[in-house]
Amino acid sequence: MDIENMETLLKALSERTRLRILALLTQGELRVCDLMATLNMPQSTVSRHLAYLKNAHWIKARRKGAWMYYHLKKGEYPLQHKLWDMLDRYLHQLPEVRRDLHTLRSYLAKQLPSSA
Amino acid sequence: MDIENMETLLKALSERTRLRILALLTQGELRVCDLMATLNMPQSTVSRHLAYLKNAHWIKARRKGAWMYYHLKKGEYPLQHKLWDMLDRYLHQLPEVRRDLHTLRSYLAKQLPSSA
DNA sequence: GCACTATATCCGGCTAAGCGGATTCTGTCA
DNA sequence: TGACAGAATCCGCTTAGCCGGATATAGTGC
Repeated sequence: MDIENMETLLKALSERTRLRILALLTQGELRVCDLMATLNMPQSTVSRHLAYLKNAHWIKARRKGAWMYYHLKKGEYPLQHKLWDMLDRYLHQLPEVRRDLHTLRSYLAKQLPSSA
Repeated sequence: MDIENMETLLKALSERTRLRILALLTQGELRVCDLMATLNMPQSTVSRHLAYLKNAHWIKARRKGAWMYYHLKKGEYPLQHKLWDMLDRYLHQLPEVRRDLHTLRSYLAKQLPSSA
């Protein structure tokens, strides 16, 4: 771990859309289209931020058919774990994040019947 | 505290020179010229980063004659305290930061005799 | 007031990074 | 194979942010 790694980790956290995405991913793995629906943002924007988070080692992707599922990645560095705790604890207190989580839940509720 | 405040706090931490400055300020209050000497950077660069950190509520300034002394500011938000702990714990493990602290100490040692 | 020091701010130039529509690529299913 | 869906990447555009020399401002001491 050097200062460059630390900078990379923190730069990824320094943008509000990425913070919102990370907060949503605490609920479990999600597809790009789930995030588009929840954040109400175009596909290119969502994919771009996901790529940024992936390059910064915050998330991982897994392909399932035509979908890509993204999920949080437990990092190698203790620092990353610490930052992670911080995120998990404080992000959920933010009103914007609470709203997003609510939106996600009702979106998922509408999705499930068809896949159940 | 909303997502904008959080973004502001984190953006300030997302640049390596600012991380180095914060690490140096854990040693106590420092003047712009002290930081210039330690970081070996031009005055405008150092002042600019200090202004950025001040606007993001990470540090405060106090004037003493012709000098400005900068020091860390304990923030209002619990999140900021948490981030602070993280910084204080992990920043000092980075080789670049250790080097800076060493440079600062020998610089201060040379300064003290004249002011003692 | 005048020189001098310390710091803040301005400036021009450059790069990073954000945006979202358009295009490309990958996989599905018939 | 062809039509389609999901996602990645490209593109042109715009803004934020970094840099460091130059200039402006604030305080010191004579």
